Amino acid sequence: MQELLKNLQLKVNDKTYVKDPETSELGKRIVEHSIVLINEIGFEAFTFKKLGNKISSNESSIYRYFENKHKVLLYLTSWYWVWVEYQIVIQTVSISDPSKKLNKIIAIITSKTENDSNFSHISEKLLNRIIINEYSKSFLTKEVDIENKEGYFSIYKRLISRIEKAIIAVNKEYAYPASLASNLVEGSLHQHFLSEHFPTLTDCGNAVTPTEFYSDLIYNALKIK
Amino acid sequence: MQELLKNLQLKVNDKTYVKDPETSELGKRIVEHSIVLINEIGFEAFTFKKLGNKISSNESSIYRYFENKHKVLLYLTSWYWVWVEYQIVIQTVSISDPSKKLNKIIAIITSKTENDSNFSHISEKLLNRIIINEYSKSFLTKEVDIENKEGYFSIYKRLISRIEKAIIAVNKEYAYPASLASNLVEGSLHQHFLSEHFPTLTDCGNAVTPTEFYSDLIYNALKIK
Amino acid sequence: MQELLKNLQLKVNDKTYVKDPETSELGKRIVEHSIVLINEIGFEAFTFKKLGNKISSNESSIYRYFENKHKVLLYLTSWYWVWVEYQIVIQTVSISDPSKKLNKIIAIITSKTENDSNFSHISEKLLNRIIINEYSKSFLTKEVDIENKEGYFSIYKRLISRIEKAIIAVNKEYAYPASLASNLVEGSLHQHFLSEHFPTLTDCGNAVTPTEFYSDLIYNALKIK
Amino acid sequence: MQELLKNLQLKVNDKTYVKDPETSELGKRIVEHSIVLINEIGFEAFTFKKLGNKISSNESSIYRYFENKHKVLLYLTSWYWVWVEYQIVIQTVSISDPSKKLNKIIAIITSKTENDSNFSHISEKLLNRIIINEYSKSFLTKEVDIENKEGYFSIYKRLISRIEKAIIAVNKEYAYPASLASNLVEGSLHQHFLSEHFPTLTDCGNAVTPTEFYSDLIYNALKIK
DNA sequence: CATGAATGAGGCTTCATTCAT
DNA sequence: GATGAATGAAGCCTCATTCAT
Repeated sequence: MQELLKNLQLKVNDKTYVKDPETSELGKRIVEHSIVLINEIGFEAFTFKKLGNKISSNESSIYRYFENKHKVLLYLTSWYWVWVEYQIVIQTVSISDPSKKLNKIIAIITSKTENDSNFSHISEKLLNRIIINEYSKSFLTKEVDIENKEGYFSIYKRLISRIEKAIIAVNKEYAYPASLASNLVEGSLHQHFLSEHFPTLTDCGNAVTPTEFYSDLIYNALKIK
Repeated sequence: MQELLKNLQLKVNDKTYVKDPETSELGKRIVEHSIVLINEIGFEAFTFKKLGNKISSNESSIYRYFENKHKVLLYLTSWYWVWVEYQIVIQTVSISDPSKKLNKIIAIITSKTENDSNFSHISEKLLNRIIINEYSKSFLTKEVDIENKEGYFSIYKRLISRIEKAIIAVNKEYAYPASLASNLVEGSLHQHFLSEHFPTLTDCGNAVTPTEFYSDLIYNALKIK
Repeated sequence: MQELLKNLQLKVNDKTYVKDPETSELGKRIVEHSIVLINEIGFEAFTFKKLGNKISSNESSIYRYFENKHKVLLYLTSWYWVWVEYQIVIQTVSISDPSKKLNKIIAIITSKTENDSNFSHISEKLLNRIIINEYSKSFLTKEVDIENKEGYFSIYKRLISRIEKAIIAVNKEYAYPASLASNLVEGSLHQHFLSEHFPTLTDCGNAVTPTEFYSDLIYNALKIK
Repeated sequence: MQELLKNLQLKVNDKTYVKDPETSELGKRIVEHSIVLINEIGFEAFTFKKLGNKISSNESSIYRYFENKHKVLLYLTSWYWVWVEYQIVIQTVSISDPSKKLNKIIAIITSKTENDSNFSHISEKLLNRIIINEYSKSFLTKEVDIENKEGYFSIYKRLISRIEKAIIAVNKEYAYPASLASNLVEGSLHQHFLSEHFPTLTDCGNAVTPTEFYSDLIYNALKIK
């Protein structure tokens, strides 16, 4: 199966880009270095000029690929979530027990991301940091409803829906499967953030992981023993 | 007791402002209208120039009160959280049963905010919307550690700590009281956001409220019947 | 004679100020701290706001004393030059030999300034640094002719004239006494600046002093043995 | 030889500009008109907005070429000094007698600058006025040591060094060749300034020139007959 | 007299974007 | 298709100053 995935290209919502960055060297460099740069200076300070500078290219060239920096963020986050979804699919395809399956999903969602050699120019580890620090900025905007309607968040929604179904599979009586799923994903990002910047606001740290916290939380909610 | 609170002034971290906006008419107008304006156009588009325009005052006058718009957000969010803390203190002071007390706290944190006549120039309802849409932007920055060290988030941390203690009072065996508290506060904001913009990602809406979801979640986690 | 000078007040051109800063505590603090502040941050960055801050007073109070920061510089430099003139008068009054007298003048003009206990709130040493770093900015302006006509530079001109006369007294045949005098004063400031910032452009430094350089230069020019 | 110099381009320190103004029409217009504008209104009042206005271009376009107005001054002054150095090289290359050579150098440094048809868009005459009125502002700053280390004054230093060597060639016993060289260059600018604005402080004017004054001064210092 | 509050104007700079090559 | 040049608009902020107390 790993073999099948070699040189795999994840399909991101094609509205996020003007020209698919995967189709050229420059495009790949734009994606690769935008991840690095956003990590370095934060999304607010990130500009096409600085990115162009970093990849020794003119800012106008980047406009060939992305309309604006917000779309870059949408692209990167979509890429990340589709990649997470892949992890879930691959790693749970052979698990038939719903409880074990959910267990695996929780582990994937809450654990720290490591780099994945299948997608060479993208650092999933850095991308995970961007998700933690910047993801909410992609939807906490005045344009969220329009963009949602245009499908910019469809991958993320599909992911939550998949988790929701896994929850229902475990306990179809549970009243809040969607909320539990969205709370898991968003909450996990937040706990990672807290453990780095506000250690007193979380129990997650060296000894405890978000995986344990959310496993316990969800198992109790679903009343699985 | 309500009587005592009349004309009460909530003490916000004094580092957030250059000059206390509560000490002058202009200051109060700045606070009042910044809430309205941020709601209208979002924090990204919010500028001192536009605010000055709205209050028929010059942009430079606002700089007498706040260093920059980020500090305005820190001020407003601090104000909100200290106000929430007040609600908790007032409404739980006479409750001795830990379980009922936590119940009340969950209700306060998760319910929709209504305006409070005690602080006339501030619309808590609008402020709550700002918290939902913009709060995370106040700490998802590159300067978060410096600002945290300088005490800009102390009120929020005190609030989480208070909830954490209420959780421990209910079940001192529970392993993740801090994470549960922070997940409650942040998660609740997120569920409110989802119910408005991504209804498929949450069960909260017309029939179900975040209060119910989090009550169930926490009660099961703490194994209270 | 020193006794006579106690509590002496140097008369600076009264056009430089709105209200004589020597007549009040605040005025003296303004003068004292403007010297410190200009030294600290340079004249360009110096503003009444920052000065007001330093002396815990409002910027508007400073306007009672000085029209603008340029006038402060004119005041300070005038003060410095009248103080230098005093040094010359006092230290040469009893010297009858023209050559020895000129010698003394050169020494006073070119040597490093030490603090003078007679004027307690003014640090002549710091003031000397201001003269070296900022004096030329007081006349290299578009308004120089108007201000000159209004007498803002009269003290400086009187000083140069005094030196010129001392030169003539030594050698009345010398063709360029005024240029030699102005070159001495301005050049000496420049050599001090160079020795601190551009040591390769001057011989003045640890071993050689501007005094030696200009003594040699002038003595040769005047053909005094 | 003059033929060789046609269309010559003087190499200025490339740190002074972001993009070499000699490489485009706009760049040349920026240089040309900044000289005119600084002369008209003085360096303090000179802004990129006003310059943009003068050349019917936007302020932001000028930022493509220069970081800020201070860098423009550094560029212009560097250009001037490298041009002066050229004059010295060209006009003294065939003079073997050290004394005559120094004589020529003094004449070039101290005389009034005339326009040089080799560099069509730059008015050396106006530039000379800028040097007289504004040059010292380029180094009398708090950043002088950093900028010096970064090489912004290397051309000027090379010029002084060249003069210093010419002085030593005349009299290798003379103790202050660097100071004499720097005094010549800076002093000459100052005498020109005085003759225009403070005629009583200089002998230079209609009858006497700075050339005569400094020739006499230096010849006596070096004891050349 | 001293001060605090308020402000208009403008400086400096960057951004996002378009145009021409 | 990629790039370099150019730009208008706007952001952010400070200055110098006035006004009212």
